[in-house]
Amino acid sequence: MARKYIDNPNACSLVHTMNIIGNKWKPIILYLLSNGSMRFGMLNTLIPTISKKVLTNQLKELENDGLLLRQSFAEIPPRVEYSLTEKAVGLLPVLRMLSDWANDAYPEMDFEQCRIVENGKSQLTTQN
Amino acid sequence: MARKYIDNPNACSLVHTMNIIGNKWKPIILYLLSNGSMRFGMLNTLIPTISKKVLTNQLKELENDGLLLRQSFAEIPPRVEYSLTEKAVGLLPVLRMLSDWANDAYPEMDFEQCRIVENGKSQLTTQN
DNA sequence: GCCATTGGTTACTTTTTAGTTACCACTATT
DNA sequence: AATAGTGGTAACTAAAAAGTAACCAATGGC
Repeated sequence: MARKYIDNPNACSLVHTMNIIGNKWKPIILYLLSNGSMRFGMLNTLIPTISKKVLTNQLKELENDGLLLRQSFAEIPPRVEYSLTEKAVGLLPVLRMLSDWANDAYPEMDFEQCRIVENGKSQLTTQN
Repeated sequence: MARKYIDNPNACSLVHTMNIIGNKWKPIILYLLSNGSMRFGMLNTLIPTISKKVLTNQLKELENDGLLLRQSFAEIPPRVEYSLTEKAVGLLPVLRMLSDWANDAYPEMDFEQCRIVENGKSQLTTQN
């Protein structure tokens, strides 16, 4: 009788973390906010290949998971600022390690610039 | 004239790491192999909700990215053992941090058992 | 001679995720 | 009076990922 679940606590919390941040855009959103709050439009400029719809969506999910604070100002034109919560700040050293690991494990690669392309992968622009 | 790429080295290596391990199954596969090599069937037993097709696929991608070593033995029935490469071993502390973060950030949750369900999210079995 | 076993593959369908385009509200500027 | 600027939303389409079921090859055991 096969089990239908994973019964390892470390594996489960790992799975949980990946459910929250383990996709194409979220780590980079968190990383970009690590130096302070930022407006929606600025995020969209710094991640030029994301669509507004998807950016909105990712920001909403991060907010729901308690990683982002959204502040909307009653101005015209509207201004909305996103910033990291304490939870998210606790994740920054881990994001740093993830990025360090890539530099370490793939020393032949040049990570100066990259393009996040359609199929969910990224392209280093120096590889063109 | 908007840029069409991300020109931050830390962001790019982060994106690269997430391209390699940032999905539903890969971190858990790596975690399960952290104590030594394991056969295909055992992985499939320990991750009961993954399909053979997807498991095969994930293992292939991890092998291509240099994280797994695949050893096939000429026996009948066939035996194939998967183990971590040095690259992947370097990732283990990071995986540990990712799992620690979840325990820390969501102390109210019980990560004893979980089920990875259809829509890409996980369910804690104690929440049923 | 038939069945079980392992580690897949193939073809097909379903689900999920992402992209596109058009639109809105409100004000300031030209 | 038209236009630009911001932070979205809605409806629709396309693409990617995942699931399902059937099949295979070779040997050992019954």
